[in-house]
Order: sequence, then C-alpha cells, then structure tokens
Amino acid sequence: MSFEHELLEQRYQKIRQLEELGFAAYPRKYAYTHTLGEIRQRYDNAGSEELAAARVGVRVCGRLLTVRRQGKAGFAHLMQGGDKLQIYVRQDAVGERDFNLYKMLDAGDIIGAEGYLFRTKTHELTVHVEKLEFLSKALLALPEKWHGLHDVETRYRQRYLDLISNPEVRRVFVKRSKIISALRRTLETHGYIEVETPMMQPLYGGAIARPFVTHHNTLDIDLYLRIAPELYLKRLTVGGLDRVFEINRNFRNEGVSTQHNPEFTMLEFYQAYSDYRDLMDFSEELLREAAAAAGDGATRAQYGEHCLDFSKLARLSMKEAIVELWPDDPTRPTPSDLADARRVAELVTAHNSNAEEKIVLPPGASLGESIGLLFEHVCEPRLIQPTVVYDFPVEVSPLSKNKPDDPAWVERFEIFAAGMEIANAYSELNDPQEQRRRFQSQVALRERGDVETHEMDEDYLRALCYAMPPTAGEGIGIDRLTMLLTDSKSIRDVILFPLLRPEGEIGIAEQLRKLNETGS
RNA sequence: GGGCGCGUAGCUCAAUUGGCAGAGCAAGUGACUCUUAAUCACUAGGUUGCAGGUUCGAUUCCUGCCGCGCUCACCA
Repeated sequence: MSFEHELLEQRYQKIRQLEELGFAAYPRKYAYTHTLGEIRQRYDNAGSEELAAARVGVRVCGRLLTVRRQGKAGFAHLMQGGDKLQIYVRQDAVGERDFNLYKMLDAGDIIGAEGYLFRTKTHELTVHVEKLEFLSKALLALPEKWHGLHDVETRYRQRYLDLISNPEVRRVFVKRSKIISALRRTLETHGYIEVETPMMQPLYGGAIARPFVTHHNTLDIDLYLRIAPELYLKRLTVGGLDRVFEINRNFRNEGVSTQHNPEFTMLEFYQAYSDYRDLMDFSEELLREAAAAAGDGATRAQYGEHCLDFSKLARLSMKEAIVELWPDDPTRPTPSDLADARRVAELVTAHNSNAEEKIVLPPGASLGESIGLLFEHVCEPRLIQPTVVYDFPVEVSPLSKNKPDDPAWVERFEIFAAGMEIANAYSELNDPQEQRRRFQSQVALRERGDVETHEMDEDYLRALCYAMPPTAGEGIGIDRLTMLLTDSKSIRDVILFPLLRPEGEIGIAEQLRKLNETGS
C-alpha cells in the first residue's frame, strides 16, 4: 500500500471516529456571526482590556491551516476568504468531547468555532473557543505550509490548492473580478446595455483566426465556436441597440503562449453615431476606472520594472509612432518618408541591419503592409506607457472605415501598454457594398487555401442593407489588461483554469472504492 | 509545430567523477494549558516520470516516449 493511500486511510478512519464522538461527518451548515475578515477589520486595533471588558462573542468558521497542540490546550489558525484568525482551544474551556475532536483535526479540515475574542501574551487577536464544530474532512494532505505550492503544473491543474496556499493568487483573481466589475459599471454609466450573442455560430467572423468546430446532433450541422462576437453586436446596432457591450469568451484554435490561451475573455462594445475618436476618450476613462479598481484608487500599476500610469493615454498616429520611436540615429525617417514605397523599403533594411528580430516582408508586400510590419517591430516593444496608436494602413485593417481625406489609411486605433496590445478599435464599416467587396476578397483568399479568412456572411450583409448607423466599436482583452494590472507575466496566471493537456488516470476513485470496502 | 530546460517521498528541495537515495515540512506514537514554520523523543514513508540501452554498478551517461515550463512561429 502506498504511503499516500495510508494517509488517506488514516484520515478516512478519523471520520468514523468523530462520528463516534457524536459529530456529523458532513453537516449541513454553520451559522457564523462574523467572517474572519469582518473580525480582523473591526477588532484588529482593539486592545486586551477593551476585548476583555466587551467579551465579544463570535461564531467563526474556515479551513484549518496550522495546528499547534500542547497537551491539554493548543492553538490553530483558521483561514476564510483570504483572512486568517487564530483560535485557542483548551480542554477546560471546551469540554472533553470537543477537545477530543480538536486532537484529531488535521490541517485542511474545515471547522466552526464559537467563543470570545481576546489577545494572547504576544498580542495576537484570538478566539477563545468554548464550542468546536466539525464541518468537513480533508482526506488529502495540503501542500507544505512554509514553502507553499510551487509546481506550476499542479498550481494550474488543482487551482484550489494554489488558492489555498498562495495568497497572492487569490488577490490576482479578486482584482480580475474588480476590473471586470469596473468596466461593466463604467459602460453602464454611459448608457450601454450588456448582451449575450452566440458562442456557437454557423459562420465565424469578426477576426482573422482559425476556429474550433463542433457539431449539433439534432440539427445535424457543424457549428464554430466564435472567434469574435463582432458581427452579432453590429447587427444589434442595426436593431437600434445604440450602445451595446458583451464580456465573454472567444475561442481561437491557435498556439498557446504566455500571452495566448485558446479561450480568452474579451470586452467588445459598440457605440452608434460615434467614430473612433469618441472611443479614444472613452477608452481612457474605461482603463482609468479599471486601473483604479485594481489599485484601490491608484491609477498607477507596477508591471515588472515599469510603473504604468493609466490616468491618461498618450496618443500617436502610427506614422508619428514610427518617426518618434525610431532609434536616434541617421536612419530615422521623416513623416513624408512613410508615403514613399522605396524609402519604406530602405527603412526595413535599416531596421534589419541593427535589430535581432528581422522583418520578413511577404512577397509583393504593399506599402501599407510594410508600414504595419515596421510599426510592429520598431514601436510595439517600446510602447511601455499606455498609448493609443491611431490611423492604420487599409491593407492591414479589413473591417475599418477609410479616412475621408486619405483612402490608404483607416480610422482605427490600438492601445498598447508594456509592449503588449490590449485594445483594438475602429470606425465600423457600414456600407454593405464595401462590406460585400471585402467578404468577396476574403473568399478569394480562402479559395487559395488560406484557412483563416472570412466566409461570405449574407445574413450580416442583409442586416447592413437595413442601415447601420455610423458606429465605432472596440475590443479590450480582459486577460491581458488583468495581467498588466496584477503584475502577471503569463496569461495563465490570470485565467483560473488555463488549457492544459488532460492529466490521465488519477486513481482517486479506485482508492475511495477500496476505503469503502475495507472501512465499512 | 521548432529550439532550450525541468521531472527524486504527499509538499519544498539535496545527493561529490557513475559507487549504500537524504533533509525539512506533512503523517503515526508519546510528553507538554499562551503557541504561531511551536518544541522534544521515537516511528513509518521511494519502481528517482515511463520504456529501452551502455556499464560490474545508472537519480547521474545515451536513445525514444509522456508531462510541464521558457522561447520562436501563428495570434489578441
């Protein structure tokens, strides 16, 4: 028999033993008077005399973290909701039955304790227990109490253990929730309504990516997990939902990395009768509110070695960004150079002669594609402070409206921070004829074998034919924003259950079955 | 998918040039009525990820596989 199974069996026996003491193995509820957090908040500053005089009675509950037994008395720490509180159990205060329970408790068990608050000799706020209640048994041992759980695979697969033993992990996900809540509140303040559009779509679109495919049995049709909600949300602006947003998952059948998970959370919002400049202003407010929510009011966030200031967004056109962020050397271009295909080709060569990451121009690359690649390589890594970069080449922006004064460029912006793209927005294309042409060219690419292109979405074209108001739309990557605001290096640290390969046989069912046979 | 790295007790980690697989925590027994990584004594706990190979001898060297991490490519 393995040691692990031996532990399991010992602890399983303890369930029978505590039942013999008259405790239920899995009782229904525990009526606590305070959360541990409430007690800490209210009494952390109360002195010994004050507590003794008030004799504050409490019923608290939580998971047992550490137990320190010393004969006929002992201490333990409870944890609940990320807060800890010490309890003091002595036989003459709780009686023999409850003290017998205390003696057989293990770290990880969940208990309730009733008593009064006092301060120990070392001034720690503690519950002097008068009645102990058993609530649930930890049959498996918790990770090591001092070093905690480090194994990255176990942390992701068994996130509950990570949450128990690494307090910082809990803080990250609490912040994530606050960030989403702040975004939602800010959108609602501006008259937005939240909607949910299909995740399973007969045609996928709204982004350039490979989809996951699934199947509906009764209808006998293949469906795609959405790569973006965009085309559905824009249908809603046709329907008169002038300000809509959706916070939900997108699925893209692509590689995983520290910045990519196959399912990820996106905020998308659309605002009718507005253009991309309106969204620049609004984005500033959204990000400021999100940062403040994560930072307890502070709009600065430490990310690695950088202090990111979300109180405002710097703004640069793409052309300005290339000129301004170009290394300070004689090859630096002037704005007019970027209108000249030959000069741009020289700039690519100049960049490649110094840079580690070379730009590889696809055969027959257009001026716009070249500028887009120049921007990615020259500027993206240098965009540390939150920055709006606006006006993109039309060739790299199939869904945006052209600029009225220069059809080579479109009304689009992206927001960067710490070298990472966190938002993408544009004045939405609402001319059905132009939209048909762009679908058509995508279909042509598809026939040449490009699997990531759009299909012709006639239902969407029909919607545009009923007139979509001029509209601006934006997507903000919630996971990446959360990374920035929680100082997380990997997207897996802000997703509770990131995609991993299945683990295979765990064997716990068989072990429990054996216990059931031998233990009864 | 490519490159690099890691995998030793439930957890966190050691193991000299290839020479008897160890420690702390967790666990069991005992002592202890203000401890807090409680302490003290004793006990138990291992197919060194899996499968091969080289060798008198492999945790250590080699090959393949599995899992994870980092990174590149794709992408947000």
